[in-house]
Amino acid sequence: MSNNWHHNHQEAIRSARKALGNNERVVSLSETFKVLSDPTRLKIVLALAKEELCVFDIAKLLEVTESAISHQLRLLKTLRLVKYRKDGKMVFYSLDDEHIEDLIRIASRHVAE
Amino acid sequence: MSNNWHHNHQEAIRSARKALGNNERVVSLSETFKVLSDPTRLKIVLALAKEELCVFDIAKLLEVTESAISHQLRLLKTLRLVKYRKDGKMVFYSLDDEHIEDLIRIASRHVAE
DNA sequence: TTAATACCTGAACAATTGCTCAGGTGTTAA
DNA sequence: TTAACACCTGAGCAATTGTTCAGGTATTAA
Repeated sequence: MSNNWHHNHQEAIRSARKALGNNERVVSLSETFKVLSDPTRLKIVLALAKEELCVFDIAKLLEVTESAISHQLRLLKTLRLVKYRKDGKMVFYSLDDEHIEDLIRIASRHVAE
Repeated sequence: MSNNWHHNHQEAIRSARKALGNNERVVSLSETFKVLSDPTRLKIVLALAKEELCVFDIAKLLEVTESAISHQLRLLKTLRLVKYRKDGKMVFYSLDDEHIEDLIRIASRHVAE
C-alpha cells in the first residue's frame, strides 16, 4: 500500500541484483556453458578428457568431417580448453582444464535426475 | 606399423568411445548446458536462485521487456528448472532445481581462473 | 620432384535462437 | 461494465551458429 513503488518488491529486487553481480561476470559464465552446449563440442571434450587424440581419430570417432572437427578444435584452442602437440603430420589434442570435468560430472548427475 | 589400421590409435579410440557413452545421454547433457548459455536466461536463474520474483520484477531487474522474460520463463518452466505460484494478477517464480546452483558454482570457479 | 597424408582456413549455407511487436487472456478495482 | 494491470502467446525478424565445400599449408615418402 501507500507510497511504495509498484508493489513491495524492492527488497527482493535489490537482493537479487546483488546475487547477479556485474554483467561481465555473468556473460563470462554463460560463455563457459556455451562451449559445452553443442553436442559435437561436448563429445570432443569428453573424448579428450579420457584420451589424447589426433584430428583424424576424433573425426572417425564422432563420424563427422575433419573440417568440422578442426573448426571446433580451433574454438576450444582459443578458449584454452584443449592443448595440442605436433608429431610429424599429426596434431594430438588433449584436455587442458581441470574444472570442466567437474562441471560435466555435476551436469551428468542433473541429467540422471 | 604393418597391418594396423591407419595408425595405432584403435585402443585410444575405443577407450574414448566408451567415455562418450550413448548419444542421447550426451545430447541431454549438452541441453543442460545450453539452458545456462544465454546471459538473460542465466541471469533469471541466478536471480530466482536467490529470490522469489514476479515477471515484472525480473523485467525491471534485467532491463528487458516482460515479453522477453515471459518467453524465457516458459522454456525454463518446460525444462522444470523453475516453479511458479499465482497470486492474484501476479505470478511468482522461483528456482526448482538443486543441481543447477552447484553447476553455476563450479563454473564460477572456472571463470575466476 | 611428385604424390599422399594430416590438418587448417574462409566463404557460403541452412538452421536455430532471442527478441520485438501486436494482440490475447485472466484478474482486480472503480 | 469499463479500464487498468500482469502476464502470455504466435508470427516475424535479425543475428548467430555449425557444417559443408573448395582450396590452402606443412610434412613425409616414393
